[in-house]
Amino acid sequence: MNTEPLPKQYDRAVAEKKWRDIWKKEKTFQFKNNDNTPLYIVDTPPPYVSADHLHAGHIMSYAQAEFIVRYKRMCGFNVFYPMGFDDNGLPTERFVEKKYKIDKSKITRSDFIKICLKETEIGAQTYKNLWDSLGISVDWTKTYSTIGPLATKISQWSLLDLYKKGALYRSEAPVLWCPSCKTAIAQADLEDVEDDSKINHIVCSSGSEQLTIATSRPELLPACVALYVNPNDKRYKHFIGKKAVVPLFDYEVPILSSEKVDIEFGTGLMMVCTWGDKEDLEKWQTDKLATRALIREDGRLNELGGKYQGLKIEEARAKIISDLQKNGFLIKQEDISHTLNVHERCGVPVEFILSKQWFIKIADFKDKWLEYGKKLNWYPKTRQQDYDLWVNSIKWDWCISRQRYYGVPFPVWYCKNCSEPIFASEEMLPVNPMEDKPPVSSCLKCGHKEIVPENDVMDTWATSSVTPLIIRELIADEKTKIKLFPATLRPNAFEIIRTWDFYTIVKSHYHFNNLPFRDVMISGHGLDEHGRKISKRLGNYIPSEKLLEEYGADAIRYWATGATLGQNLRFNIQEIKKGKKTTIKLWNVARLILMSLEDFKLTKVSEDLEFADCWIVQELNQSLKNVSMAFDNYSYAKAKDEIDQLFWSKFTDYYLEFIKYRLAASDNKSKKAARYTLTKIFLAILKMYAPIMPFITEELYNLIYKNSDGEKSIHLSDWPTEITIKKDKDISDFSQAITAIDEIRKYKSEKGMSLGFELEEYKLNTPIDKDKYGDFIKNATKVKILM
RNA sequence: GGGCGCAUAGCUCAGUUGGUCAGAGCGCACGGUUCACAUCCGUGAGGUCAAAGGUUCAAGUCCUUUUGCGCCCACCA
Repeated sequence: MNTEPLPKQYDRAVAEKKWRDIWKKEKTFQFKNNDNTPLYIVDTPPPYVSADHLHAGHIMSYAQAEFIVRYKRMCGFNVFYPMGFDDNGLPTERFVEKKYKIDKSKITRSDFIKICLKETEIGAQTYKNLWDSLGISVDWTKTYSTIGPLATKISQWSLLDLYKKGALYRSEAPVLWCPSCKTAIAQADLEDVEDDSKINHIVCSSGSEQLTIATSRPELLPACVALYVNPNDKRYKHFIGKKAVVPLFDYEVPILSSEKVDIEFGTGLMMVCTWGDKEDLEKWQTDKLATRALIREDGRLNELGGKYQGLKIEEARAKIISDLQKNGFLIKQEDISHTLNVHERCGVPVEFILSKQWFIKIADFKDKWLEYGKKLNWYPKTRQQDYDLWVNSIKWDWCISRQRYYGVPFPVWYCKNCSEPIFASEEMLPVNPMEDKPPVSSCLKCGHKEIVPENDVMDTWATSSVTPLIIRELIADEKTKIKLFPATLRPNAFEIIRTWDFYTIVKSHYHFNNLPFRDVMISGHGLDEHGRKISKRLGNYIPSEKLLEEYGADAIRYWATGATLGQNLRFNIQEIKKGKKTTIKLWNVARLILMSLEDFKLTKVSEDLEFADCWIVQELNQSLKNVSMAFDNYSYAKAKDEIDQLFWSKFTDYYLEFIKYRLAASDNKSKKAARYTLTKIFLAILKMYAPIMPFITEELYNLIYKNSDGEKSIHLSDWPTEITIKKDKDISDFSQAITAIDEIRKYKSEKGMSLGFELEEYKLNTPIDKDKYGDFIKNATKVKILM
């Protein structure tokens, strides 16, 4: 045991840098293949590298999973903690387009991909630097990129396997389409947005009579294929089966009936188009309506739009309204507020467009998905509802093809003649059909020789949904690899339950009939101090580098520990300061300990413990139990509270004050027992704080305990166990002694005396066993005579 | 419109199965400390636990209703 005195101040910046370097050099957190140790596998969310403004929220979300990782490592698990970077897909493309002001029609596909790759490298490095500063104990020799060859290979294999199993199909159908990103998207990519709009009342004629339709989307008039009325609506009953003329466009559409038309809504007359919304789609399918597809892939009107052809949706709307008005068709406008489905990546309202896409079957197996959801361990339990709610609201199969550039290519070619898909063989993966040769020279179905590649790329989630498979491929050893699936823990924020978690479950089901992970730990978001979302636009955040520089990793991690599972956490500078104070306090306790140790040697003897010693041991044992239980349930916030209480209130405020007189005494049994207890308890406290504040605890462990505890890193040392003591001392009434000490402290405080002031005599009101605790109380409070 | 969550001291939040739960930290006031403490310690003030009703011997803690906030879903004619 080291007993060199410590410098007066803890140099946080130096210590954190030192330990980062040592951990790196010593490969402290590197995964070791080991047959005997139980595994703990973390399937960490690969961050989108397209974030150039890292803040407390980013720190929080990754620190939270890391508390658990460090705890599990100390508990003896062989922790597998790789890190990925999600660098493919739409988010990255949009980021690059925006940053470099790129018009994708004026750049080649390969040039664009080059810029994306370059940008993702920068982004990955930014994240890596942050995680490194934070002390995220990832095994940096085990990383992957979702655009890299490994992820590409696994994602492509996944599709081949799904196709074999009949879960993947290609079909031409109306799909959700983002006119801004110019690609098909999936239902999970939708977001709701409140929108103020107008309902336009438009007259049209049916024979000699006039009808009024109400629509918020008059630009879809040239796509109108039918009008619907409720069969019970007396006003319109006689129109059923007749025809109406579409104003401005002068063509006839049938008037049909449907119970689903709300008599009260609008004018009670519904205009059905190709395809304005889900209702249109449904009517089109069930009633086999004509098709008048109007919206082009770029969100402009096609030739059906007549003189409005080529206009953007909003432009066409304005122009058509104005023309309706001019011609006397528009009789009224009403303000309405409704929710629009927009694409979550760009906020642009989505359209339905007829298109040929690849789909994974999900809509018909809701029961299956719900069953898996039930089998998962959700932390917190209540977040399972988010999952269930999503599954129940699924309407369509998962569209996984994207008409974009920067993503994993489909391992598919087509026969130019009969469109038969030709899949790559497994040995060919990873494959890029746009560059690589197809596995056959002619179509197996029709014998045609012209084979063309698939140009689409996969939905970014098509790759993310196989991360549990990707991470196990990072290990070469076959025997170990097989044990790395399913993962133990999937930590992620609640908004990607319906995407990342759900899709991963779907894939895992099709591939292995198994859950992809055992536990899901759901975190919330970091908010600003007022509870608002942190955003670049609002500028309501301190950049992460600045935070780290000013307060240090331990202090910020301390704040992040405060989040309740599944709940958002407000930024709170006071908590960060409290964290910093905790590191300083730990440092000072270490100084006190080392000052009083001199040539003391830690022994295993514990028979001479006194009442106060037994008391703090008992408190420690109780806290230890609570802390372990909290960590086991992923309740790091509760764990932190518990350790704080033990350390600040019980250990420093009471115990250290209780034993100062014994430490100052000349060498004797009592001093030895105090030193023994002091060092034992402090070691346990350091270890309990270690998952939360890895730097200060590592520093002090190495300064004091390295030789006696026997590990080169506290993070590789064992989680503390209960301290056993001989049961010859009954301390069940020790709280009375504490009450008595409180009473004397209060007396001194009220009299304006210092707590160290020596009182000649004091008349105690608290009833205590004077024979038992009298001497202790007198010594601990500096009272000569206790009455 | 449907579902879920939240509402506890000035601020940020803890409060397992109903009975020392009315708490912590920060902030504030007063005092003391500088031989562990870029401080720290002690003491203190502050809340009818959103509102109303109910169940119970007993309710922040269970039930009903109301209000406010947040999230998700639906309606988009």
